[in-house]
Amino acid sequence: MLQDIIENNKKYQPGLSIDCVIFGFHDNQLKVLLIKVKHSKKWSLPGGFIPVDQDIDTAAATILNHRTGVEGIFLRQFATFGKTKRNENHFDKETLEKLNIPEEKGTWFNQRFVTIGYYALVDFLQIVPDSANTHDIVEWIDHKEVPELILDHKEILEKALDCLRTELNLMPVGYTLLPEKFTIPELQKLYETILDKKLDRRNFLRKITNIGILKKLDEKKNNVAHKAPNLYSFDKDKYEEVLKNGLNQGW
Amino acid sequence: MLQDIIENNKKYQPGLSIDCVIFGFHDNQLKVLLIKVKHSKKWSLPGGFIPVDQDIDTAAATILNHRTGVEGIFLRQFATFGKTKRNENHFDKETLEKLNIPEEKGTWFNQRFVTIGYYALVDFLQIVPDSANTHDIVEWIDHKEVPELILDHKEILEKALDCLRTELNLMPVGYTLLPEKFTIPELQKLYETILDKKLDRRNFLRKITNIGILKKLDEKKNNVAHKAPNLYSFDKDKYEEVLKNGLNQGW
DNA sequence: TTAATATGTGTTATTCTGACGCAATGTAAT
DNA sequence: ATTACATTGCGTCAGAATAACACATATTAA
Repeated sequence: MLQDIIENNKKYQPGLSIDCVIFGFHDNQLKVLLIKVKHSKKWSLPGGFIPVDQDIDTAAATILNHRTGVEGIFLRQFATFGKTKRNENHFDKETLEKLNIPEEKGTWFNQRFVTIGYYALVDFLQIVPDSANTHDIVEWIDHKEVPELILDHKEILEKALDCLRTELNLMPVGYTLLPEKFTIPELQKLYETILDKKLDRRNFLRKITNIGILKKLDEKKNNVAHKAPNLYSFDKDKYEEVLKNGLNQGW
Repeated sequence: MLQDIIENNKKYQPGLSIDCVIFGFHDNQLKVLLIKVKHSKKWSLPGGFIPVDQDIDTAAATILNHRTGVEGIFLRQFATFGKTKRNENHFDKETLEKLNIPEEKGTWFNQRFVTIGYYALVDFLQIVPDSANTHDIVEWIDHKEVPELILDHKEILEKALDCLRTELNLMPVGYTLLPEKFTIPELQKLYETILDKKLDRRNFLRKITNIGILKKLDEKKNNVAHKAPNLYSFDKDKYEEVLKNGLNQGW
């Protein structure tokens, strides 16, 4: 990819990039898929550039697919970042040398990049970080333990989480984050983790079932400590309908 | 501006622009500030390009200020648009000739442009469309009577309105759209116009006053038909507080 | 067998919402 | 002047939604 860009500047939209905040849920933790590029000490959000002949939404889906292997996943553009100094000194002389980028080609990287942020909600278990494939280290990291990131990626991540929290009040969330069959307590943990606050079990159950997007299965989760909780799945039709119409009208 | 870009490509971020949806409220109508460029039959959203040494938010504020003369106004980035063909054929050979742009310079305009959408809420009465100043025709147009627009500007406008409607449920709106003193019925009309639906007078009053952002003034509106309504103003401190914390928690 | 933990279901008081009644104020028509 | 009409201000009431909490059940660990 990098090599392609160095050799074929013209194929990519100049000064513009995409960064993806890929959320997963596992072990009651909200995880973020981060990568560490060769020669870099800091982690970063998976991102990429935009072919001039590709819609930006398509480019984002491509990047997501490239990193996770999944397709057709929930992906949402949430904000665009363009502070003048956001990528200043990122590709300095030393870095360019390390990466074997000739200096005259390096100017392409040294312009100010505006980056479009997308966040994705994926099923943790379906994604196996495949470091070998991309020559980068790819890892799921608990969002509470995200280390220092390059550039303004921490700010981008925070903003994504912020948007996700807001969206939680406007639409149902979980379909793409949980496995097909799940329990109400699991769903509640997801909500609690995203919102970073405790919710009342009984009130949560009532509210979430009232939305009408859940199907109670005639099946209990097994191999669990304590009382076996019932399994549920999403009623996809109803789910899509609510996604379209929103949850609370407000006015 | 156009001349500056033609001569100094390098000063501007290539392939990237900003478009502003400027909302105002007057005569019980939600108005949008539109412009018509010389040589164009279609109207368009006021927009501009991004100096490489300017934050995108700053660039948006500059564009807004350039068109309206106002500063420090509510301005929010809401989405970024980047379909491949969105500005295809916009600066075709004929147009370039009309605008006196040499063909080799015209290539700058013919790349795919990604545009960042901002919407602004301004006090209608404070803005006098000044066509003379910009050589373009600038006009307030009722959002229900917006004619055909260039490129995907209609889509951008729709999306802005959509976001505004959603935001209405998350935060108070009106501070920058109404004059300092206003009546509850006026505020209600604003809400009804944005949402495009009727609200119950009495329930609206209860709900809006419960938010705690209004100050009832010891003054009535005069020169009105029928019973004179009371005047209110926003309690700016409380307003800002609610803006920060949001309206409905939901969960 | 008992303690501890987590799930499933129900209750109650309070608040919020939607739908509507009615008196007060001011304009316009007769 | 009197009446009809439109608009505002304030209030009521039933039903829905919400927050806080009680109790029974299932399962494991001591």
